[in-house]
Amino acid sequence: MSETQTAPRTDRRTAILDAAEQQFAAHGYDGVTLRNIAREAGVDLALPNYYFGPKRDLFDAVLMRRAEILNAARLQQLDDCLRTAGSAPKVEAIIRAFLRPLLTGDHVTEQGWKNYYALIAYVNNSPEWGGKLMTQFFDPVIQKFIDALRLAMPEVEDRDIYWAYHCLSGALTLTFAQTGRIDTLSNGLCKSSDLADAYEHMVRFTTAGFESFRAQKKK
Amino acid sequence: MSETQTAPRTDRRTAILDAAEQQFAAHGYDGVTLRNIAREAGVDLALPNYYFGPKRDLFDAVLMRRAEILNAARLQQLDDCLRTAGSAPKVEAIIRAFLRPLLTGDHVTEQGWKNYYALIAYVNNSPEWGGKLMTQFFDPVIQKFIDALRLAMPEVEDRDIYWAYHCLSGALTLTFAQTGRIDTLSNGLCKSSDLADAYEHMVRFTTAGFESFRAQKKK
DNA sequence: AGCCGTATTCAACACTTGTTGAATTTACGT
DNA sequence: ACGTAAATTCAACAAGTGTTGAATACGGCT
Repeated sequence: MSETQTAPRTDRRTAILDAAEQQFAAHGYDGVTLRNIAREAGVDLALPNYYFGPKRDLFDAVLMRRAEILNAARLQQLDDCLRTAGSAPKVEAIIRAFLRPLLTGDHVTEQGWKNYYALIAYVNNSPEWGGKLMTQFFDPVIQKFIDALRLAMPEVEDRDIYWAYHCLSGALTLTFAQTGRIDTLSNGLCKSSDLADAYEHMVRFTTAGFESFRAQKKK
Repeated sequence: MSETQTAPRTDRRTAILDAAEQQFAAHGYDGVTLRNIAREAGVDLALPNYYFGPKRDLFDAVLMRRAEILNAARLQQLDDCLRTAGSAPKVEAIIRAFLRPLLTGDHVTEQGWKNYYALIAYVNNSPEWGGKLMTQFFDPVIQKFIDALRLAMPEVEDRDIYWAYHCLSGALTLTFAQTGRIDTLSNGLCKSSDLADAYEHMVRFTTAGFESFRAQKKK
């Protein structure tokens, strides 16, 4: 009763972005048609093309919109963490700075952000775009986190740090995907929609994972 | 010079499965056309439908083909692990039984298996099928691994075990995706195609992650 | 009011999609 | 060699695809 009319008539542009975000997240790039997006956004078929050009450019626009917000929030958290910790930051603090802007706070309850996260999961696991797009949008920030981790555990080899980050990134990506798989697997004990719960468990799990590389190399 | 003729004329059926596997893994379900698959398999457009019925059934057939092989290998490893360890299995041994059949051995060098893994990554992160398909194909086996983990760390709550498995599954999924992201991120130090290397790092990381839940609940 | 640039609609284009039924070829037991 | 069922090809269908140019409506300016 409020959905159809709440976006009165102004800013069809963001209505298109929202609809595209939701559709792309749910069905992937090729699983979505422009007619689909237009219908969901309540606009004419030709309008997406008018604003964003071809379909592929619309997809990029959706990705870019929130990427900058996330990057800024993450950098802010990392700066705070490094400033208070000086030259010896704790691994757990860095991981929290990495995950907190994504999984805690008011915005995670908004459906738009959940859609965006699912879209990120889709992109990150797609061999077609996973490499290029994620690198393009997020790697500069991630490199700073890697640097911080190196500072936190200087005795650990770079290779181990990168593989550990790989594990962290995978766990985060699956959390984003929101497939509801852990719900059925755990018989309802865990809810994939409960990002705060996921946050606490991921912090604990991945912190221990990183720390484990402090010991000597091979068994 | 050998590709076009090596599959002489017999078993067009598996040629179609192979081509579909590779194409679906590379571009997703909707990103692939039957004409694409037929051309890649070197068969007529109508043949996939003749053998497998509609497109969706072909997709399921591709998924099913290797799922049973993996499930059998995993159960075998888990049985060995539990038999030698008696009633007190070690977490690391269980995780190795979980990952070894996937990431080590001769078959991982075959392109067919790599394609299948990428396809699994695609399915597992797709909100559309992630829940249902993975549950259908792999959950019975995974439940047995969860049981073994419960046996290995009886003082840990079920919720923590499921979330930890979630992290393990995410790391594995990203490994399967083979996006080459860790390659560029690490400047070539790590290779996403080196599954043996990924195996060792994942075992260490996730074992520590599971063990971390042995301590008291909250900080 | 009248004008003009922007926003929006409409209709249609050329092309690709999955699927199918009829026609043709192949393989094989008799 | 013949006949039969399976395997394979061919051609075509109806439906849906992204994109676009012309036509219309809108909103703010003098």
